[in-house]
Amino acid sequence: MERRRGTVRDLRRDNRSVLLWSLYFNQPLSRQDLSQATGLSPASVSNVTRELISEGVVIEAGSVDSDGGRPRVLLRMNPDHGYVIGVDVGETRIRVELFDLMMTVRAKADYPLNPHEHGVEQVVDGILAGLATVLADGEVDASSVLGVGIGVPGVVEQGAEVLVHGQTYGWDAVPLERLLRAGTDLPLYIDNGAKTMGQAELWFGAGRGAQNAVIGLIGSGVGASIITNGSTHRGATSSAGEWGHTTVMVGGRTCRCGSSGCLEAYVGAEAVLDRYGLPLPGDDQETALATLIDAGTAPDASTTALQAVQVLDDTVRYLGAGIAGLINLFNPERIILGGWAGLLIGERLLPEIREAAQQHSLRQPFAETSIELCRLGPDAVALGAATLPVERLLNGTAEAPSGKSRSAS
Amino acid sequence: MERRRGTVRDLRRDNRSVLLWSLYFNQPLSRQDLSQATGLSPASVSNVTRELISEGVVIEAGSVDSDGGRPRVLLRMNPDHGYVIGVDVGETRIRVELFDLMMTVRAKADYPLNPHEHGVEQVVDGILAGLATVLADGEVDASSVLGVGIGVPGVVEQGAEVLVHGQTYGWDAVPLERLLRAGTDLPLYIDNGAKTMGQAELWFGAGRGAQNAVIGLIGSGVGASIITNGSTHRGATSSAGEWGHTTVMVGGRTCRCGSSGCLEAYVGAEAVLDRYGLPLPGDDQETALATLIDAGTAPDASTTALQAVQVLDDTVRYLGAGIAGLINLFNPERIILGGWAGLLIGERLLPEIREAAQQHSLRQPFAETSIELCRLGPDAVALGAATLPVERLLNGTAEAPSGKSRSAS
DNA sequence: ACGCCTTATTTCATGACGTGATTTAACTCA
DNA sequence: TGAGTTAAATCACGTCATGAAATAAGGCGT
Repeated sequence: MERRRGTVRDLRRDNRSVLLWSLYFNQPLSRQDLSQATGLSPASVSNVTRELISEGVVIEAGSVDSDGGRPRVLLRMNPDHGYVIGVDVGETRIRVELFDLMMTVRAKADYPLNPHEHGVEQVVDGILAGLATVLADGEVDASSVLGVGIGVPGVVEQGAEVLVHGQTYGWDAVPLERLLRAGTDLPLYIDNGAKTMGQAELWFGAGRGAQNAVIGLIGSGVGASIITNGSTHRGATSSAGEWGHTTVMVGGRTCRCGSSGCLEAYVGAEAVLDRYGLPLPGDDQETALATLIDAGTAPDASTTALQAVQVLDDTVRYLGAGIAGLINLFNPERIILGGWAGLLIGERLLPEIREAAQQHSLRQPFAETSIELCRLGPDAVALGAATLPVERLLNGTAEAPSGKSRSAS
Repeated sequence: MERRRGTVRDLRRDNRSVLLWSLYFNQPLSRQDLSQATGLSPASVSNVTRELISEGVVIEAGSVDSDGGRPRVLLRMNPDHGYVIGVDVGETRIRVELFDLMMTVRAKADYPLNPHEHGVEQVVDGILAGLATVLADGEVDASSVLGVGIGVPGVVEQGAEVLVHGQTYGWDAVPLERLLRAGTDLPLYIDNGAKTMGQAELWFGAGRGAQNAVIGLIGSGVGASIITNGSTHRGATSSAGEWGHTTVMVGGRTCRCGSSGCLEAYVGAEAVLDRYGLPLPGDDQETALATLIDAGTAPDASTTALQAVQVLDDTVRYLGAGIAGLINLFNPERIILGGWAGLLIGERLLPEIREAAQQHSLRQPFAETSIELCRLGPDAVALGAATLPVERLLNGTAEAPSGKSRSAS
């Protein structure tokens, strides 16, 4: 285990960290603002900022009048102090994005994937190619990249060696980090895509400032990112957040996970379309679901519409029950609904979902929870992944940039 | 908000705290052991222990040979440095227990309650009388009591003023702390009974050492205590852990909470007996349930037994689904089942429950979770409540013993 | 232009703290 | 009795946060 707390030097690292977090999310701030926000004395803020400025992490930018006195100097993160890369390994494509420290996109690259064949090699090659492309397009040198965050579907086991168990991918204990390591020296941070997306919403979207929240993501499958004490809950082996396989109907519909009555078997996009049964236009699930929702929420009443209404009604009821379970168990201050299917449904039926959730939850915790939609759209996985190395920087635990030997025990 | 981190003095408090936690759960330890366990240098351990010994929190007790060298001096918590009181406000009685620091019982007092009438005044009077009694019986002066932990049924809202919302009690926003304050000056710590019981199991029972665990409690109702990062998760308004009202059957049995299909409506003792329907011997639920379980697990096959088997079978299936939901969502390393009904069922049917849970959970997180029974019996609520002031002592955040004015903001 | 006022930031002296190195303590064994 | 061994305490040093005091950087009035 790494040494962490104890010495007076760690104290400095901690203080530096709270200062950086404060600045990152509330910039620009004057030293005085920082003193107030962090509880540190002005003297300490002065010392720490001097250090940060000399390192180039923070820059002075402008100033602001102060009613007759010396103007406040505003501090900002230096967006060019380093760059981060986010990778979204999705069902149909790999997306690689290069960001500066403040998460402005500098370059992008997409690599299509065959939806029915996710060879590990393909994915690894795609990611490596993407890294090279965005670095070239963004005109950024690899040495100034803080790290690469990678959001993948399935369970990510964070052990001595990072292993990916991709249920829908047919991946079993794939040592993704090791495989990528052969092609790059950049620090790698691999995590579940739902978790990285949740972190994106937490940092920049509907979750800003929340200490306890659950971000529920509905696509073809159903997942969640659970935020406790302001950070993502990972559980014993980092697989926490598998919301989709909560049983909402004992003995109910068979789920692709092999169990029955799972939430996913009712509110996952595939399940919703399947329950509807009738053919829908469009080649892909997204178009089909949108059509179904249009039919079900339009004010007319043809035969097919009635059936659509029925399916959506049930979907809302099941989803409400699922959300209520989260509210009762976690008592979050916010529930945030996302994923492409979640957004499609939520945009039309959020009031109904809220009502269904209320019917299945206890009065007190429900009253303290707001139920909202994701604000960053369905493509925030890469953004969230890219926050992983930023998080390390803010915490002062970032790795050294170039290949450094690692000692165990 | 209180100042917390920042100064070099807080560092000392933190180090002192990790040292105390280590000692509390692994005593006796030598200074050398402590140095290794906490990561602090021997010099610091020496300094901190000197302070602790001079305060009387820690004592030297015995020594141990060291292969030819100076013997190691063993350190222990001083059990008499202070006392704590735990209160269990149950359905049928109030129990008050006085413990020393190491949780040895010094005195007990019980006050019966009318199960159908839980007047606030009755409860307050009972608690106050209990405090006086145990102090007298234990021959302990009030000034040496660190605090009183009180476990109550229902949701406890930890705000500027602690409010108790007792669903089954008919309590609505009862300012229990303020009411008790009229009769005692002791520091009070009020929490939900399921949470205090969970903490008892976490500290001294089946949960020892767990970082991520869920303690599920089944009695007449169903609750849970969720442990994340080694401590109880409370959520936004401290109502987290309401496991009983998770929907396991959309549109299912009506629950006393007003919703339908709740887990509690299937596996709560009352619900199980109700589903069985036939009359059972015994005046109380406990006897009745025990009889039902006997009938359902005996190797004969009379008509009534068949029905009992069916009811238990269903119960196990629902409970398994509920547990699976916890496993999928939290990825705990341990699930601990307790409560009087939970223990009755679990003692006979734990293998079946494990199997049912496995059927409804994902392979990977299930494989990492052990499902066990509580070890402290159903009466650990008071013990757990009494740990609340101990926790403060260990964290170095205990209040001053006698009435001290409180400044806001 | 000049000094005074106001406010922001830095500097300084001080007191705490943790730590490696060095001593001292407390035994065993020959 | 003295050498050997291990545990604990002490010491000198470096780091840190902080309140107080000093300094910087403007505005304003004259």
